[in-house]
Amino acid sequence: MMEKTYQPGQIESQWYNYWEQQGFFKPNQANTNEQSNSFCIMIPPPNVTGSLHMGHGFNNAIMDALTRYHRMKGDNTLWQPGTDHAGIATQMVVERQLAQEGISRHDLGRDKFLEKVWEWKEQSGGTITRQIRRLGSSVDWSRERFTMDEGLSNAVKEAFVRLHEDGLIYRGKRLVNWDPKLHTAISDLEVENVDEKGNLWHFRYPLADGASTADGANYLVVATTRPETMLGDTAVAVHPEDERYQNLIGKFVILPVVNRRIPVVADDYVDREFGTGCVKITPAHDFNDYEVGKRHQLPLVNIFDRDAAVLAQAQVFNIDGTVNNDLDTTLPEKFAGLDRFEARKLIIEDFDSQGMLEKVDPHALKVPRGDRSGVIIEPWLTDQWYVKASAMAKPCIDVVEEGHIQFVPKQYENMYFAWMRDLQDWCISRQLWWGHRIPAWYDEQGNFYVGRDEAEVRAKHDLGDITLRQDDDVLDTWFSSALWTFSTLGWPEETPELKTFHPTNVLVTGFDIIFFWVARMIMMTTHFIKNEDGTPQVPFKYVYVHGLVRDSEGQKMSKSKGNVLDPLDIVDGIELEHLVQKRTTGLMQPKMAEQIKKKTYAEFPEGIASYGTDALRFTMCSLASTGRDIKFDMGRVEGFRNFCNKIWNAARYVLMNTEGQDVGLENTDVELSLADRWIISRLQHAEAEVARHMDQFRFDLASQAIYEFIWNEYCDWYLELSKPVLWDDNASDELKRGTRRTLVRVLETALRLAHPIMPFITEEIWQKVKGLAGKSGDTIMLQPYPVPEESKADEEAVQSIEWLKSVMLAVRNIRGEMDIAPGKPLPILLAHGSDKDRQELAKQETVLVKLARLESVRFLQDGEEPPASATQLAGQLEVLVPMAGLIDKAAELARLQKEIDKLTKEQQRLNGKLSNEKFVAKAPAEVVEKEKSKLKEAADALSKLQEQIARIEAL
RNA sequence: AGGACCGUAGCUCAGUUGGUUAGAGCGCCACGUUGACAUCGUGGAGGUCACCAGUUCGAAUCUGGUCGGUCCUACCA
Repeated sequence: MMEKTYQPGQIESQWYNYWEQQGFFKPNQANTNEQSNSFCIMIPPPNVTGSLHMGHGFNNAIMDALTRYHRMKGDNTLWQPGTDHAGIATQMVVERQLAQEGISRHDLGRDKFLEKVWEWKEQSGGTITRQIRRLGSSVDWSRERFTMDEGLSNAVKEAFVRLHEDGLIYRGKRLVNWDPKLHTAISDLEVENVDEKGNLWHFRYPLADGASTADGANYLVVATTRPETMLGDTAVAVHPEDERYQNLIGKFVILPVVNRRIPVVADDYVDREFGTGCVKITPAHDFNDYEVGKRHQLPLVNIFDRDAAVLAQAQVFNIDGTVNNDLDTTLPEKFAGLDRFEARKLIIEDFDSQGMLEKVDPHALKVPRGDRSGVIIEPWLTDQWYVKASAMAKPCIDVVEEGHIQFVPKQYENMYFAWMRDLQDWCISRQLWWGHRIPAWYDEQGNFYVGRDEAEVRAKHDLGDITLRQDDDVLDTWFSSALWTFSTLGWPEETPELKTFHPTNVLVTGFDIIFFWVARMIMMTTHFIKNEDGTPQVPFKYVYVHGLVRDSEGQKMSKSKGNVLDPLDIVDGIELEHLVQKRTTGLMQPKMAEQIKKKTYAEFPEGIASYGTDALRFTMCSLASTGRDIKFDMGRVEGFRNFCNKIWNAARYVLMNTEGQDVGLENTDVELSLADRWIISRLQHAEAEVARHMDQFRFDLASQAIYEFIWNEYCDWYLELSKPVLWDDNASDELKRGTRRTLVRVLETALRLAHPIMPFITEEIWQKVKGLAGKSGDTIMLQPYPVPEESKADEEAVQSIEWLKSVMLAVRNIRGEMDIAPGKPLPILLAHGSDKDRQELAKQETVLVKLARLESVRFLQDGEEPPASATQLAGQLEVLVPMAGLIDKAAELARLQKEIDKLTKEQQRLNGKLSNEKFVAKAPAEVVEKEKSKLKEAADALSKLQEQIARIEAL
């Protein structure tokens, strides 16, 4: 016996274990055959030591819906899971743990530290995969991968070596985004430009050699937001056409504080309108200045160490990276070792005390901050490894332009093209320990050799047994992620998996990661993987781009705001106190705790109820409309939890009426009622709709179609229509058999239809009804997905049931508005009916009487004067409920008047339209006809209602 | 500065190529438990589709502009 309400908790984990143990998630399951298409999704690998957030919940709901849909359709389906080593993030966590014991990674040394990281990975690495299981994701765990697995590490080495051989990886001394806290370079993408308030300091730089400006001053004024970098200035730039400074171009100024002679150069990078029109040029500490330096062959003066503190001695390079021995490297002693912001203060003081500080203006600026560390990024001159990305862009653009990869929604292609067309080289080396070590070795002279391992390098370059040292750096995490779709399938080996499943079909990901990941996957794949005809292969055919999951107020969910929701807390429920505790522990700013507590109390006064995975997944799918951000609404979850309960109870009803009874399995002599034929017809329609929407990635519309079919058609109407048959002692066995059979088979099909979105409840019920529906099998997840059959569409039945519904609606409306008890049997009369109406009544009178709770129903005879009645129109048909003792005259008049007002407006609108000659002349004939018939209907209805109102008034 | 997206019921959102009486869920109001479900049923109220102009016989839908919101990219010495 089924529980009276759906209890998801008891059911979900049980089925998941069963599916996993039976190996149902693996490719090539029962339903597939030789001709099957392959279907493959690679999971975007979450951080191995991370935990689930709402984005994962959303992501997984979509991917699993797609995976289960295609598996049921008979495709050879693989959804492959895995995790990412997440270089910086993971290393930071472990370093923080060490810091609590008062040790740094340097105290431990590289090997010991890495042991610690691996320990942490083993210890916490299972969390996220356990959580993914809880979401019902049907991934093939036997093929789970980790970006630092041996196989993937080999792929990384191979890719690096090949790219180097192809001249697409190089090492160079360049300005990079340096994180002075984490002591590593990061890529452009890892820098966030934050709006902050700052100042624009105006400094006087004295002119050398007695020169003076047009208005007679013996100095230039430069404006800067970063005074401290002036120690590294090697020029002052003005605009080539700036009249104010024409005579100074090619002259020199004396750089204050350090007393260096630096030239005044002309460069159209300078904006004449901004500041004073004079720009200090610091090629070693600013990206724009670096470019100016290149154009004017200026030396680079590096003044910072890796902490962004001032060096005792500057390091001076020529623009090509070679050491410059001409320039004095002395820096004023008092700055040595000072942090960049301390140095700034001192410099400003210096200028000020010498009367060289002209003015200070407040100035809003974008400050580059590391997305992990949050500290201000310093452009810094270092040796790094780069991928020559610009040389790889062409095929990446082509494959999208030619439609081999399609973005959904399409507008993201523009963003992608824009980025690809202006691609900067990608700095791939990181000064971290946790990651793939760069496969390059140095000899003692500093020459480097790239190879798969040390032995290969020695052999290839005939190095004998000279001392070699491997590069200390590791690769950007995204380098390994970029190989994800094919490295996980065995590349560089030519494995059967690679052949079968690559290119994969769909990548499901957030827009925020298009550049980080999507673009780079396309870059690597088109370079390394070729189709049989030699053209570049793509990593996936579709990119489904979704938005961010935000909280109910549209705020980004973040730990610091204390508004994060754990999807599993929605699945399992959580007590208020526990939720508050989760949200307030480990805060960066503990003082926020009180505020977070208050907000949480206000939003979830009762904590969060347990809604179950299916309700959560259904919510995610129905919120998944075209690529925009999602405001997460707990009300929706509740609504869909109720939907689960609705399905559950519909199943209870079906089982009560079919279990142990003749459902037409042996005796196939059945008669289908109009209702049976109708629901079967509607089912075909729903199947077509759902498939159409699934194929177009419209999970919101697919889930809506499922919801409407099950609730509004199957439950609201069909189950009700089945009652008069099943409870009618006079109904024939054939008819009852037909109804029972339809009841259970439509349910069984609807379960399959819904399974990709709600896997658990559908499995649980399916197991109970499969036999009754004449199905066998170990699981619903390997049953065929429903396919609509044209032959089952039944227009006649649809029209009949529509007729029945409209008459019932008319009766219900009168009952509702006239406050007549739902159970009170009514004697109703029908008037103005067509032959069709008479036929329908003849066919469906029994059902109508029972469902509408009628005492009687009949047509008025010709010439028969109707009694005083409440009236409602059902199309042309007039439904009369005699008033005797039931109906209040005033109320009925008001009700009729309301109808009349509505119709009058409609009539006026239509009249206006049809009396417009242009409309009649220009609109397509069918549209005109449609409007004409609408007008006629409105006029007919109006006259009937007016007659009626006159009759009532006369009482 | 360039670009993208958004503005539809109190709230969260649908509305495919212009032709509906503009829809759903939640919330709201009223009524209702005899046999699947109160996590329910029935009925109802609620919208100048941000604003302005244009194209069109016809605009929530197309075009241009205004206002408001979100985001991305670049840059601001």
